[in-house]
Amino acid sequence: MARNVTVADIAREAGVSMMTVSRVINQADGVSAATRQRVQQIVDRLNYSPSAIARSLATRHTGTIGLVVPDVSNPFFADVARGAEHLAYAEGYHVFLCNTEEDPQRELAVIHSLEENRVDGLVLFSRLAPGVLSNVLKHLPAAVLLNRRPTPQTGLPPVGLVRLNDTGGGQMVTQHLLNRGHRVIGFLAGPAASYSGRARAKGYQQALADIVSFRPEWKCHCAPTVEGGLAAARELILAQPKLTAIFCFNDLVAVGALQACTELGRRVPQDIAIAGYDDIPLAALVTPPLTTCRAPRYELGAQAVRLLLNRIEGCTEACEEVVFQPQLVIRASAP
Amino acid sequence: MARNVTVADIAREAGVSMMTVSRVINQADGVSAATRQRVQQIVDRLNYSPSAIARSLATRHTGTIGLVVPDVSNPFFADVARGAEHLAYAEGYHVFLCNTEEDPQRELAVIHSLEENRVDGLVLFSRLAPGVLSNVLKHLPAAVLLNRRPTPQTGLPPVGLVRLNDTGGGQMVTQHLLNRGHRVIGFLAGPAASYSGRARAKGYQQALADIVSFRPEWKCHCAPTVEGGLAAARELILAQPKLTAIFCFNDLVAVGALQACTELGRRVPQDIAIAGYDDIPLAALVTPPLTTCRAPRYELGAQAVRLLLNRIEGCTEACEEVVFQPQLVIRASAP
DNA sequence: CTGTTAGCGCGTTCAT
DNA sequence: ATGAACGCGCTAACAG
Repeated sequence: MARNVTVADIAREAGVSMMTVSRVINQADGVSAATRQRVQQIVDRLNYSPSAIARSLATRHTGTIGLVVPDVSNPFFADVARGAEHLAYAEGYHVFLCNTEEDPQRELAVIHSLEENRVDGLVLFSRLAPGVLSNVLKHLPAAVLLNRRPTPQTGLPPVGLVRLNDTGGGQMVTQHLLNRGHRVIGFLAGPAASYSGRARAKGYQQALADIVSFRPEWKCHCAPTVEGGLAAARELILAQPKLTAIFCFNDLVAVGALQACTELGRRVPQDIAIAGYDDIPLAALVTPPLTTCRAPRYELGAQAVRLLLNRIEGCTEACEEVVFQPQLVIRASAP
Repeated sequence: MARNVTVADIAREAGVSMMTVSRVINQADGVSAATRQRVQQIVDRLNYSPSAIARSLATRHTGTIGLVVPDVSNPFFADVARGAEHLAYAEGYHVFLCNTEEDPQRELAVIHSLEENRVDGLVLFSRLAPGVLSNVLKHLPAAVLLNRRPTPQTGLPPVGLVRLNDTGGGQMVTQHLLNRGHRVIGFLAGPAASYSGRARAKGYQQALADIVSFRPEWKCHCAPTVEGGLAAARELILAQPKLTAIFCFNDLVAVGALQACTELGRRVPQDIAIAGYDDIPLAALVTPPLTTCRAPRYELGAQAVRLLLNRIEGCTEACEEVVFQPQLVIRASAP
């Protein structure tokens, strides 16, 4: 790589000090219109590109934030990322998007390299164990947790919290199924490490508790993917012949469950009703379209960044929490 | 942000020079096992996190690459990104993932900030006009273009090229439709700025040329989304009553076309056959499942990064090109 | 309005 | 095996 043009080059060429050049490229005032224009011309002519690296070293902040998600190719996270990136960009920040691939080791590694890159803050969709997580948070300059609510007793460091009311969502979906007369309702719970999964499970069990008594064998964990849902639903349906409905961790799992029903010759919704969660675009496109619970994904991401930037630019002491309400969407898979 | 621990702190604490500390954290040799261990302990105890910023400034490379795509929430790009990120991570590189939102202005802005951040190289899914693009490429340290083939006469700077044989793919799909007796075949071409779209159009027209003469009114551009496909298909179907098949830019557009058919009371495939492109997971899940052309998305991303890292670490003079072959996948939407 | 000094935290190049 | 001096490119804090 040929040596880059630097402020020194510009300064020499323009016959001014480096500081003046710096003022021009940062649009700071304290420069006469004449010199400003002269310098700017040279900047343009030499195709000067200021080094964000050097600037960061000097200013001690980078204008970048990290976004850590399990998997961008999950439409839920893709939309969250889009919302986050859009807002960050509008505010002049850059986003380092990192996938953990649902691997805690990798999540830790990713967070560490983000720290080394001196991001100004981090938005985390974390699957780390509570103890590990709160330990990680201590060393972070600023952080916002998405869809996760640390237990207060862990000695929670101050973070921003943006989440969906998943307990409410889980309850709402389950209640809908109960209202329609279902009494044996399975639950495909997603990854054990998912906080959302646990919250939805709680809502599910709370709703059940009023009407029927929950049986542990109605519930099983699965990967949050179509394949995970297919495999888990297959087993669940065969193991629980009396099952008439399945509530799924998310829409991908629900699509897997639809496939399992097709495989096993169960009609949806006549034999088994299926409900998903998130209302990703796919949910409305499969046959039958999925009853689900709408999560404002883009807003979740955008709000997380907004909170983070507040914390970066302002005080970072308090814990703030923003809770979005999910919305029941009734379609043909569980009318 | 409290002042960070630096090599100087470690050095003082350990009673060695900064250089020795540097050697330890970079696992370079020239340090006795004893001192190495002593330093390492202090590093761990003080929770030292080396500054990638400072290191980059000193070494003049950052260990990061940029990946510029139109939209991560399009499953095609999400998978490309996943492949790219996975390989990059395995090779010790970081990825800056940036969305252009199909906006050339924004693409330029994004590329510039990536340059300012001194990425070691760039993978571009570019929608820039040829002249602008080749101009941009000149200033880049290393670059790989995805699904794009610059016209040689533009005075092409040396870049890596990774692409799908889209002309072949377009031809293959169209040929399949012709083989099944279709003679009036519409084409929803995607964004006018998409190189892939133009290549697929070329394949489509080549295949047609042998059998029927192509009519411009069979073809129209559209946004590469479900909504774009819905709107465009609605118009196309109404304007061309003799149409019996539609070849779509990608699977999202094809899903939109399916919806348009439902709306207008056309049965698929009996009244109108629909074919997509890419074979995203969604393609197999809609009703009827889509006939499409499989693009190895993950591999496309991974291969682009592989090529880029070669160029970063080795010579950057030659133009290399890797072409993947798409594969026809026949499903019920166009049997 | 403009320039000077002094780092930011690290790696490179030589010495020792 | 270890260290000292210098520089990477830029800006903060002053001076003028």
